[in-house]
Amino acid sequence: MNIEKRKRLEAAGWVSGDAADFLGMSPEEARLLKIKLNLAREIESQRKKKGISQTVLAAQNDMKQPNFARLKKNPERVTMDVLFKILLSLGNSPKRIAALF
Amino acid sequence: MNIEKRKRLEAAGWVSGDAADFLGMSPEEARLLKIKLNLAREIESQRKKKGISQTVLAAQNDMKQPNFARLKKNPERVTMDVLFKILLSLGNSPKRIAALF
DNA sequence: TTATAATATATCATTTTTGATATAGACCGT
DNA sequence: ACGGTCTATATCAAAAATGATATATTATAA
Repeated sequence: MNIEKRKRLEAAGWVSGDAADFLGMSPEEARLLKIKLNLAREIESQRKKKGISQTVLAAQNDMKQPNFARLKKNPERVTMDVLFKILLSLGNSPKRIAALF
Repeated sequence: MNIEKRKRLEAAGWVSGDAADFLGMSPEEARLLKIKLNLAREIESQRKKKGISQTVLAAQNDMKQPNFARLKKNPERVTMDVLFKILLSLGNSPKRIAALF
């Protein structure tokens, strides 16, 4: 999302995660955000299922734990690229990932 | 792709688009790149089919033509996010996009 | 051929994402 | 309560993506 737009929304009491996230977004952007949320949730779900820590999964993807944690809280500020890469590293096929759309 | 890595490769005679693109990339990164290539090709294909110019399609996505042209030549330097958004704007459903993986 | 539109390439500024670090809080087991 | 691990949050630096502009090349129609 555009940073200026976000700042305006935040000044108006907007909080990341609200339904108001979608204010000012194009339908395409809103759709993309929903998908990102799905992917991020799936990553956490699979990680827990496997019983590995954020630290370990992050390391497997050349990331540090705090940066990994970020995609859980703020998936809208993460590119699909990293979500995709992490899901692949968890063993998901592109088809399986596509099913999350 | 990492910019330093690319610089090293280019210094060694590497050219964007080569099979050598994959040198030094993780399997996940290579897979992601292939998918991006598919998406970029599909965008151009659909654009031509519709008979609209790069300038117009770019404008519909709040882009300028030269930046649009970039994703055709260097999809590895474009996030999935923009490829995705453009495909949505062309009327593709997420499922349809997923089928390109 | 010339004019016009379309596409490609190059470059630099700007914005955004990502990396890195420090640190706080939560949640155990002992 | 203490020590350890895991997770969350904040912040700043670094890297990368994107925006914007100028201009070159190519294609096409008159």
